[in-house]
Amino acid sequence: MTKISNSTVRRLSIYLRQLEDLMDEGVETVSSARLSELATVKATQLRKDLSFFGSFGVRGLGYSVPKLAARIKTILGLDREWRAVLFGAGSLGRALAGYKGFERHNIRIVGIMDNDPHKVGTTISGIMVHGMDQIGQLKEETGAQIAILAVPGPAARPLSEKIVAAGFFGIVNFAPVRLNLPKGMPLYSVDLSIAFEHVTYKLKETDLGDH
Amino acid sequence: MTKISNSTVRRLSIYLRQLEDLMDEGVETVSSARLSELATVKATQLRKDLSFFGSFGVRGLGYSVPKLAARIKTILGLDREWRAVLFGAGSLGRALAGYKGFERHNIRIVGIMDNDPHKVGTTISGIMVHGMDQIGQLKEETGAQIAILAVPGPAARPLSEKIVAAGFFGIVNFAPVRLNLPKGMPLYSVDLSIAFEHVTYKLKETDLGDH
DNA sequence: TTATGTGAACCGGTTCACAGCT
DNA sequence: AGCTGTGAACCGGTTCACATAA
Repeated sequence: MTKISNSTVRRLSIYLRQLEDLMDEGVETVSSARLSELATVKATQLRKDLSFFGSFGVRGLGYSVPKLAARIKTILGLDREWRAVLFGAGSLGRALAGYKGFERHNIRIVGIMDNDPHKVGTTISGIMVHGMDQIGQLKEETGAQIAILAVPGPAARPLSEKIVAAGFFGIVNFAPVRLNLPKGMPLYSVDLSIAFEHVTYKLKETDLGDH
Repeated sequence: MTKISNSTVRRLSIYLRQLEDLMDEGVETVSSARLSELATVKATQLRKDLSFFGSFGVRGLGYSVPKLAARIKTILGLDREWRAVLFGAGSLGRALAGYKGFERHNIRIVGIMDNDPHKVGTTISGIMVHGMDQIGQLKEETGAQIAILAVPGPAARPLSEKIVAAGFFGIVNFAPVRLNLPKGMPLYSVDLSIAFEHVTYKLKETDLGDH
């Protein structure tokens, strides 16, 4: 199989969400033209993306909405259950603990870890909070594969090393830090600075907001 | 000035953060080799990115850390104050209201809007919560340019239209929805599904996490 | 000698044009 | 006839090679 670009993977997520919206509306079939419009990409882009994984459509007709959704779920690995540990029980951690999307992604949060002794032993959104020193044990007991980092910036880098040592396979990072993981280890960083600075740059560039 | 790619803007944010870390450490000068290493990009990439905006370095020596940081701040529009309204006082909205980075970005949250009458009139992180019907008035009174969307998916699209109508210039969107804004209007979407599905895809691809 | 700045070459992702099914 | 699937062309972003300056 040829190498799939990150852009293609990102768009698959977008297609999947649009397909699920269409399913909610009871739509059975969709053309690449329509689906690409919903995803705000070109129709050829959508077909090319799918072509890397097979041919899921019917020429002259389009794609079966539920079937294509199921195929993309499988491609993205959402057809199996994942277990994740959430690091950090601050305001962001608490927000993530209540995130409804985990169910859709088949991700189960098996534990939350925090340094604050006052939080250890409590539950957040029904999930137990453990002390950071329990990392190895929790990993062993639950077989969690994914670490979600929602700790303050300075804590993130040292913690990421412990996470690697504990045997986690991938990290979703919300801390404003550049992580150096072993080559090939799956990492996705959600960076609020990039988000806000993107918008302030564009606003400045277009001379909007000058009042 | 030639068109700057989104990738370049994104990397400028990354360079800026590394420069600020270096300033905290008291480092005065940095080479493109060292800074690019911290940013995990190629040194030529860094120099090319900067070259679009001018020449800020000294040949044979490197870059002045505080001066380059100041230049990038100016480029990204962080040298002026921005005002933003936060939409949605759920768990994500509350987490964002307490986000420390706004100060660094010179972004001031001038108000929070929510539909829940129980929340209206209260304050979150010292910021007043208003009813959604106050959108036009709040925009007028504060001159806010940026809207931050932290509402549930189904509410996001109709709300985005009201935001456009009210005269906001840019949106940072946290709702899991594809927004259709007027062409050219600055938008950045933070999409948790893409983040988690990126990692599950990579884990599945590399056959890690098979236990 | 060291490190920046940049035109040119390169490469990979996007788009086109059209063949291939139904 | 209609819409998918895909090799080829295209284009823009990345990397290279090296001129330039301290």
